[in-house]
Amino acid sequence: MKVIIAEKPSVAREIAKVFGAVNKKDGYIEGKGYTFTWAFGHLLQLAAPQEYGYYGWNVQNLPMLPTKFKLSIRKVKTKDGMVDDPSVKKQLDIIKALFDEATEIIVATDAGREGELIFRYIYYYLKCKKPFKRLWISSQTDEAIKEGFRNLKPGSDYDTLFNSAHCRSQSDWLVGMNATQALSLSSGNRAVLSLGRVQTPTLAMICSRYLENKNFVPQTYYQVAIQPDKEGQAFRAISPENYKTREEAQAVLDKVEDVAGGFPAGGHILSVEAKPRKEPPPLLHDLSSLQQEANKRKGFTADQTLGLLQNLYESKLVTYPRTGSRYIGDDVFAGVPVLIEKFKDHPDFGKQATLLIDQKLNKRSVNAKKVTDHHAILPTGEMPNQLSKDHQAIYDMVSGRMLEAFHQECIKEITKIVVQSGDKFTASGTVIGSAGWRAVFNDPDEEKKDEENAALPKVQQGENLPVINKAILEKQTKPKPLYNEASLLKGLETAGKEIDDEELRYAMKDSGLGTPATRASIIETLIKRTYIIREKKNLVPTETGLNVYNVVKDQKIAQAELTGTWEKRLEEIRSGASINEFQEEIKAYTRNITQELLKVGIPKKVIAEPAGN
DNA sequence: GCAAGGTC
Repeated sequence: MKVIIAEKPSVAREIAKVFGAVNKKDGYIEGKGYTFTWAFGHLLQLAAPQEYGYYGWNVQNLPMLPTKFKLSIRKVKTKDGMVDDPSVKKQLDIIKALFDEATEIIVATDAGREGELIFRYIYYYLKCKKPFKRLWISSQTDEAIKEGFRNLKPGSDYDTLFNSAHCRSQSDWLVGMNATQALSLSSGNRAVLSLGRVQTPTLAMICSRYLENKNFVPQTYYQVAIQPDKEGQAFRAISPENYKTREEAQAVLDKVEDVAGGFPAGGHILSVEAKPRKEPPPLLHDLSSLQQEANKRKGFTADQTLGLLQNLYESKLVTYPRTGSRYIGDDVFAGVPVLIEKFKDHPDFGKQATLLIDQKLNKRSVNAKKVTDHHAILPTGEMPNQLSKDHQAIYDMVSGRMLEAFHQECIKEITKIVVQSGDKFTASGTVIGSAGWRAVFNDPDEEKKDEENAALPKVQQGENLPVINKAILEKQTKPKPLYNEASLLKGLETAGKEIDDEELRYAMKDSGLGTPATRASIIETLIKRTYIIREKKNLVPTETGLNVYNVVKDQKIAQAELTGTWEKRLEEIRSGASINEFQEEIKAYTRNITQELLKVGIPKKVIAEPAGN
């Protein structure tokens, strides 16, 4: 009997379907001489410190450097503390029984570092010795699965990938556990002050933005606006310069030849320029972009959106949610017309879906090379009934985005009019010529600046118009806004893009900080520690958060670069470099940061209070 | 009591 193990039930079901296996059992599917089983993500984790004999939180234990790491069953929190997750224990027992029967194992966990780790941890924990082969596919269509099975790889081909994954895991444990205990202990052990490779740079981003925003000194500047009128249709034109003083602006204002000043037609049209601009449709959603949109449209937190999306996925209404790709391959694209057709009677999108059926679809989101372990989020074509309001909102964002992504470009006409009245003034306006993809949601165009006119009257060069109004506008420079969940998610994705070191920047280019699957929980962790709070839509540090930031802000652990350095080394390990050197460096760093943090500490008040304004 | 990673 051959046993196929997938990372999650949905993938095991897909593969079983391709084989025509239909015999559903508790925790696996059987048929055609194969057995298809699954994990639920990581079933095993590196064991907690006490399992190596480091009892309690104690300076004498630090740094904790286990000579050999142990694995333990994933835990859940109960009223009696942390216990083995019973559903995980049960599934592990099922896997063990199947592995015991197996002649060969086929590893079908996701094609990536963590997918490899998920399987290997199970395999080694169960002390399994059976031979295994690796299925390596990046698309789960029937054809891709069949092709993958014709091309199974020797399991040992991925030993170095496992090494890099295990190093990642151990390094996070060593640095995180030790730094957390060290800072908590040196601060009086009154609260858990956690630190980690991802959470601490994230906290640092929030704090430094908060301080920058709070300490920002606004500068006042002045502009002059005039209002020419074309046969009853007035529009606004602005001085192209910003003036530092009111006097400078006043001088410009005084020269304006307005009606009140005795000029019946003192606005001379110097030029009119109209340029079309094509705006391509947005890409399909990945988890992060959907979380950002749901935060902007509905105020959902990243965690809420992930939860709602997971429910939709479990109801088979949308494809796999924790994806980091905004593209689909040609195989999935082939099914898109059928998918679009399903929305032709939709109350909001029906008209656009019907329109799209007869159109050539835009292929901007189709690129197999940019599909990583999972493709972009799509509706499955399964039609929902009776969704809750929030589920419906998320479902509509997924399906609406699909219609947008395959729609035509939006064509805008951008008009610029230069008017002379004393000095020169410019008026600009944007008119949508052909809505294209923008017809799906019909949202107001967020790019538009507040000085812009929606539509400008038709005027000709050489015309002289009455200027019916003029004014000095007093404005202030604005600081960068505080982070909210949407902008923070974006910031985490792009973290590392400004690193000076080219190699580190390259190592982080596809990852940023955290992963799509973990970013929501990183934000929740910072809130749980009372490092940050939600204030309206913003994420604002507390006193505790700022204290922690002040202690660590110049340490490596607070920099996104740390992830870059690790990623670079982990990639070298994947391509065959020795793990010993990296492990020794991590241990040295762990000793170092532990010692530093034991020295400093946060003297008083660790109970959170919202930071003052 | 603690990391980051994955998922029901």
